[in-house]
Amino acid sequence: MHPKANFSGNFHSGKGENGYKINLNVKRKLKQVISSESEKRFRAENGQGVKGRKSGGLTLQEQRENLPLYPVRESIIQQIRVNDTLIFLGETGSGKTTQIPQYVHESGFTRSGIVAVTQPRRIAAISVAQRVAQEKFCQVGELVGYTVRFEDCSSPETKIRYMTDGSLLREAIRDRLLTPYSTIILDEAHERTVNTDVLFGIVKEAQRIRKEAKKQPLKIIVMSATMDVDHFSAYFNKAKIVYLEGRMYPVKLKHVKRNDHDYAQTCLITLFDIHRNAPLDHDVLIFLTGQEEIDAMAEQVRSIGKSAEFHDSPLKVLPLYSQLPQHKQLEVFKPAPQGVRKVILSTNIAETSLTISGIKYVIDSGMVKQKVYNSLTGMDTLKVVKISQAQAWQRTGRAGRESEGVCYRAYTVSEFEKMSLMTTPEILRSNLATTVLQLLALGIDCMNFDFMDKPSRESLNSAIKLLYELKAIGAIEGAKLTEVGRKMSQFPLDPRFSKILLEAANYGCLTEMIMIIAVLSGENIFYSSTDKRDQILVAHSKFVSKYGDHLTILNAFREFLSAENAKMWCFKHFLNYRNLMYANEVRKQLLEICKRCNIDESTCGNDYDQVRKCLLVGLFGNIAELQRDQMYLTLVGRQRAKLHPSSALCHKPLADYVVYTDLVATERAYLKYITIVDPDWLHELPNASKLRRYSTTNNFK
DNA sequence: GAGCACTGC
Repeated sequence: MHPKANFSGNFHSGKGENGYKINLNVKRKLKQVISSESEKRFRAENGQGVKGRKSGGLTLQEQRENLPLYPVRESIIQQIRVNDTLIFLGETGSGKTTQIPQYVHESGFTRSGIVAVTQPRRIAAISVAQRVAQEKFCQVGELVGYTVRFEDCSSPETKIRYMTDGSLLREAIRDRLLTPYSTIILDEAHERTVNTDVLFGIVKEAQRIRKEAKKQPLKIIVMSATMDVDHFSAYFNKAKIVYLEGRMYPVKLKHVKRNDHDYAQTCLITLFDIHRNAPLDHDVLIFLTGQEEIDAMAEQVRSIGKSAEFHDSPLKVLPLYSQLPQHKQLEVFKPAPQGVRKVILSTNIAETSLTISGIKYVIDSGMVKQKVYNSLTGMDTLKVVKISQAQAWQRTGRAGRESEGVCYRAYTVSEFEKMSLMTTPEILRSNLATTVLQLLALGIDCMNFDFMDKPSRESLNSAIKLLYELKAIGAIEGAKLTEVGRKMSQFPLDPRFSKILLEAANYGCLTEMIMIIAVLSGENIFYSSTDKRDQILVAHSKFVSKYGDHLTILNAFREFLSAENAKMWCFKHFLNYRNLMYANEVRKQLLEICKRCNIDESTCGNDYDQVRKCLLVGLFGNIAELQRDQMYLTLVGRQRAKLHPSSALCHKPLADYVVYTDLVATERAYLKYITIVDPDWLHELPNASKLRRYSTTNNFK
């Protein structure tokens, strides 16, 4: 049970097994809440930074002193001093992310090394670093800095370094003892990203080895916002838990009385109940599951909102999901005009990544779209499932950031109680090929790795098997990295792609493969929208290759790189400029790593067969065969699937054999990013005999 | 004829 069943203002958690509670008697309200996190983040992302030293008449120092942490500062520093490992349970608004690292610094620990603070998201690492630099009256990159992919804003002076968890993990692969660091703070640990989960084991091991070797000790601090801290404590040898009070306003909870199994309908009815009764300057945030659902409901809300009943109470309806163009996302941060209610329909992007100010009401559908990987079929399934109780509290909290609020839950109390306590950690529902390779690069056998939650044997085995087939390891048992494997681990890619780059020189097409893989690493470069569908189709048809999506991507990316005015060019061709720019960053990074690995640059010009053959070097396990009923069958996982509607080859005569990049199931199974392959090539693949056995047609015998 | 939640190196 969540300890805050009554959800009043002062988050107190009760004591854990090794509990230690810092009491706060001081209760002051912030006169001015610093402009919302997300807004700051967006500004930071746009390179504007956070300006001015004052906020609402409070100096930075006054703001610091107003944080709930401040009065117990000495006591916290004392705890940091005496414990090698410490777990902070800090509720929203406690200021732990900005303050604890400063306390570590102020108590002298940075004399012997840097304090690293990891974040799951780069935008958080950057914006928090900017904030703390201000508090320290320094420029970012001096005393306080950050390190994220493509951007290292730190210097030899830097003592407090914010970084993404993935960034620190990369560094650990080069230096498993994390020598430059005196303290590692793993923030937002409750999110349990794959990277944080791996880091748990790495820092624990580094601490042990450094202690045994009588080297500079490593201090570990885990910061979490949810209640499973006992799990963390147990993992870190019964580390002490310190509870930090947050600053939240009371949120009233309302559950539905009966379950009618149509959460969307319930949300809609609730919204208009609120709309009838609440003052118009109270904004509403509704949590739904995906783009399609959100767009559909937005339409409904708009149309009901236009009815006579609501003539005098206008609504501003704003969808919010990650695929939405940036400028439309920014709309949600603008205050609605006087006398207009803002209604935001969001995916769980508003749960953690973005914070919207002024939300008075939250309507929680209780559902989320979640990805689960099946290692037997090699398929990702994207399914709408019930949220966890922890997620429910996170959503509820979004109503109480600046004033008292109300959370309407489209599920009953007993349904809530049936929800799992915590969200399943990502590592238990992901493809582990990359993780296992990273561990091997650290000299760790994944079967014996000290996971906080150990993935299934099947999941680990299938990752090991893939690495063996890619020749990254020499044997299945007692897996050891080969030279190829060591090189593969250098790349920030799925091992199948790393392998392709390592072999591309043999096919004379490194330039082309890097471009294709760079685009696949990012988000979709082709803009899509239903209203200009035909126009877009024509614009994109220019790039379409008869061989499929990989070469279509290549055509588009090549032209992008040679365009005079890239931004205009993208606009004209309905391509996503931001995603192409990102792909170009990745391309440059991959080129750099290839150089380090002594892979010679080469280009095949328009000899596209070389590219198509080279794809198979990594994706030989992803062959699908056309069946009589015009469905594809994946040969290794034996999964029936269709081409994804976004494919360049949709609505064209289907080829007998294709190589696919992803197999994803939503309502049905789809092959994404495919290229036609010549059946003759299949005989030369490392798993040819297996493929032949699985084939059900006579095209490949 | 029908679509991908969210991150990150």
